[in-house]
Parts: sequence; C-alpha cells; structure tokens
Amino acid sequence: MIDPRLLRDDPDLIRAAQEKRGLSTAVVDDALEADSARRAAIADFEQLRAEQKQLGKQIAQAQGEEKADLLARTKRLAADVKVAEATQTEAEQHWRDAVYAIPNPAAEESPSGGEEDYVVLSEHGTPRDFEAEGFVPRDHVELGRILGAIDVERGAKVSGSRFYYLTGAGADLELALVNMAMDQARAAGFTTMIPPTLVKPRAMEGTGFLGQAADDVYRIEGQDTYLVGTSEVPLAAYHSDEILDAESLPRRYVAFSPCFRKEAGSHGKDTRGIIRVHWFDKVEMFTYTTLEDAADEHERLLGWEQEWLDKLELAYRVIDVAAGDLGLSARRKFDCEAWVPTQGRYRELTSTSNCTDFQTRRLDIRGRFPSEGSAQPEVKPIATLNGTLVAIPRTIVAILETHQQADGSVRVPKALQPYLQGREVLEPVVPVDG
RNA sequence: GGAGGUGUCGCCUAGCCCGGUUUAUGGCGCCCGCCUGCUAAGCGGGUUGAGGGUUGUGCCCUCUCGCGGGUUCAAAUCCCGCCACCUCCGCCA
Repeated sequence: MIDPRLLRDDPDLIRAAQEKRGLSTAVVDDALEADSARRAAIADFEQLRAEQKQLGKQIAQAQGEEKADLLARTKRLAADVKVAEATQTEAEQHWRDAVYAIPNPAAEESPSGGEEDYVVLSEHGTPRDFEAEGFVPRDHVELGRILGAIDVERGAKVSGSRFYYLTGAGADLELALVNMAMDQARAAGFTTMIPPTLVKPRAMEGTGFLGQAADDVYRIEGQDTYLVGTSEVPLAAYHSDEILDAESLPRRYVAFSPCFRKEAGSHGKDTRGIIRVHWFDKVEMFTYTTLEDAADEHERLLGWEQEWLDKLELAYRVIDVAAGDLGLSARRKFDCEAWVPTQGRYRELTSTSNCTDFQTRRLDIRGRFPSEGSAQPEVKPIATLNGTLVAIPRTIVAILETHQQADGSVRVPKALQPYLQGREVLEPVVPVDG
C-alpha cells in the first residue's frame, strides 16, 4: 500500500501519479474521505472507551449504593462503546479497501503512457542475419521436435493447451540453466531458496496479486489457497510481520520455483509453442533493502540480468516500462527483451521491479535503524525488489532459435557447456529435411 | 485423520484454577549513565509494536498476552471457534 500519511498530506501528488498511469483519480478522493471518516470513528471510540475504563476503576473500589449507581451508569456506556467499536472497525475496513486500490506511484523516470510507450534504454548484441547466412531459421517448436527437446502435443494431451513436456536435451537444458543461474546468484551473495508455491491469501494480497491481476491467479478449489505466479510471492511474505535489523540489509534471496498463470485475457496470443504457458519454472532474485538504496539495487538487479543474457550470447534490449504498464506494486520496471528470430521482434525474457515500500507496508515488514541523536532505534519502512534471472521456456526459445544451425543442430553457448555435460552442440534426434 | 499438551512485550519466564491498583512479574540480552588507570564485576535508569489527539515535539489517549467471536460494568484470566507448534497413535513419499 501507499504511505497513508503521504496521501493525507499531499493528495495532489497521488492524483498526478494516478494520471500518469492513466487511471482514475476518483479512488484518491474515496481514500481521503475514508481516511477522515476513519479518524473520526477512532476518536469517537477511544473517548468512550477511556471513559469506560475510568468508571471501571472506580467500580473496583466502590462499595454498596455507590457501586450500584456506577454500574448502572457504565452499563449504558458499555452499549455505546460496543456500537462505536463496530463503527470504527467498519470505517477502518473501508479505508483499507480504498487505500489498497491505489497502486504504487510510478517513478519520475518512468515514461508516461501504456504498453507501447516504453523507452529503450540500451541494446546489446546483434540479431543474427539468417538471410546473409543463407538459410531460413526454424522456430522453437520445430527445433524442439528435431532435437527431441520439447513435446507440446503430449503436453496438450495430458494437461491441456499451453502445457508442454521438456524431454531429453530440453530437460537437460532446463537443469543446466537453473544450475548456472543459481551459481551466478550464489557468487553474487544471494541466499538460495526453494519456497512453497501454494500460499495463503495474505501472501498473495500482500504482494499485490489479488487486485487487478487476480484473474490470472489459480485458486485451489474449496480452499483459501493460491498457486503462485512467481516466487516473488513467497519470498516477499517470507519476512512478513518481521522487523529486520538495518545491519542485515540488503538481504538477497534467489529462488527456484514453478510458476502458474491462468493467462486469462490472452486468448489467441502466442498460442504456438512455449512462449506463453500456464506453468513454467523460474529462477528469481529478490532483495530487501532500505528505501534509500532501492534505486541503486534496482540497477544492480538489472546488471545481473544483463550479465546472464550476455553469457547466453543473446541479442537483447533493455526497456524502461511505461507507468501504465507497471504492476500494482512497482514504482519502476525494466524488462530485458531478447531477439526471437522467427518472430522478428524482441520478447520479454526477464523483468525487474522496484516495489519500494508498497509490499512491505502490506506485509508488515519493517527495518530497525539506529537513530541519530537518540538512543532508541527507529522502526521504518523498507523496500523490496525482484528480478528474473531465468524464466525457463522463453529462455529456451531464445537459445534454440538464436543459436540454431542450418542442419537443425543448436550450438551451446560457451558458459552453458559445463552445465550440459560439456556438450558444444545439441544434435537432431530425427531426420531433418533440406 | 484421532488423543493429549503448549502458545505472554527480542529470548526465557510469573500471572490464568479464584476476572478488578496488572501501568503484565522476574531473569537474560541490548542501550544510556555512575563507579573505574583499562576491562570485567557492581550500582541506577531505559528497552513490544501499531494507531489517534495535540503541536506544548513533549505529553495525553486507545489498541496489542497466537487469531477471531462471546459472556461481563470490567477479560492475559471465564466460554466457543480457528490457527500454529510439541508428544503419542494412524496413514504416507
């Protein structure tokens, strides 16, 4: 959630932020109204409650007639207290709903506008010119078939559309990528994690996935439990209700986990292959740090993503995602998009978001800081950030298509070879045409 | 899944049976000060978090004893439900 004090003190700032995302400012007025209603209700209840407690103390000491008299008075008061408390509870719920509807204001640097209004920050490597090389590139589905690496037909047979099997070299490729990613993160100081991927509503809501993104989330029938779409969820909720010592920051975690997405509203998009699927495995980086350090950490996460893509010898660009295309929690987001030869365009491979204190406020995660001038430490909000290291299917798509050769084989990037039993090339397992 | 037990302000712990000066006891740890040539010991004080009011920035108030209800003038304490952990049994990879 946004800082409620900021909303109260500078609502115009939040209104401007809503407009930058292309959203209505009505929610800001709703929230302001709910806030003053809430505060009035609190003052009301607290006054009555204080009175009740005072009388209660007197009753404990009073005797006889005096006691009976006090009891009669406070009995009426008790009813009022009950009503005031209910009013307060309701007002706080209203307020919470209103404030929760407001997304994290986008960073000043984030471009205004929607999905198409991103800004390209940099380009790396050169897309291969297959025409100059004299052959027509095969797409990843065809390459996956030739290499015995991807089986989408049987995936659909067993689980439905947007499911697949990784087989043989494909499965080997996933394990190699995961191990390589984990090694890189470990070397950078991340703590490796295998988190649970079924979570309670608190974790889902706390990370901002039950708002506008709720349609994309699998819920377990008959249970208040969800399948996560990213390990960001269990990694953020990991420290919920905790106060972290400032000296322990930044805390960096890297997790391997499956991810589940309904892909509601993407009917007909990317129906071929494994670009957009209901389940995939991912290695995700996650950082808890101070608000002051968050922007720098965001750059570092981007740096690790680029290091990763460089090692895979892919051509990619980095974009600054526009405000209207940010998730609920993000203040700023960078996507790394790799060139996919048969699509003739860049596709998102990794993504890193700075969520500042949006998630930590919802999940009650704070930092304990030594305060200047005072002996007592200070408890303050902290920031969370996340970044993909490797989302398996799309990375496999980019590797197969980018490093394919005319005979249907695929060259293995040098850095990946040690993780693939030293293989330099993935060879076809079926006869190849032309 | 069944039976029993436990859950207190960073950690440990008293209080619960028998509701009311409980402003939740004591210890450990941590912080500040005193003492001291230095360190330790000793002595004194402080130390959950959230929210509201006031702007006198220091003070006042409310909430917080696993969570949620209930009883009562009043709940850590009594009642109901839930959750987590421990022990035993059952089942299971």
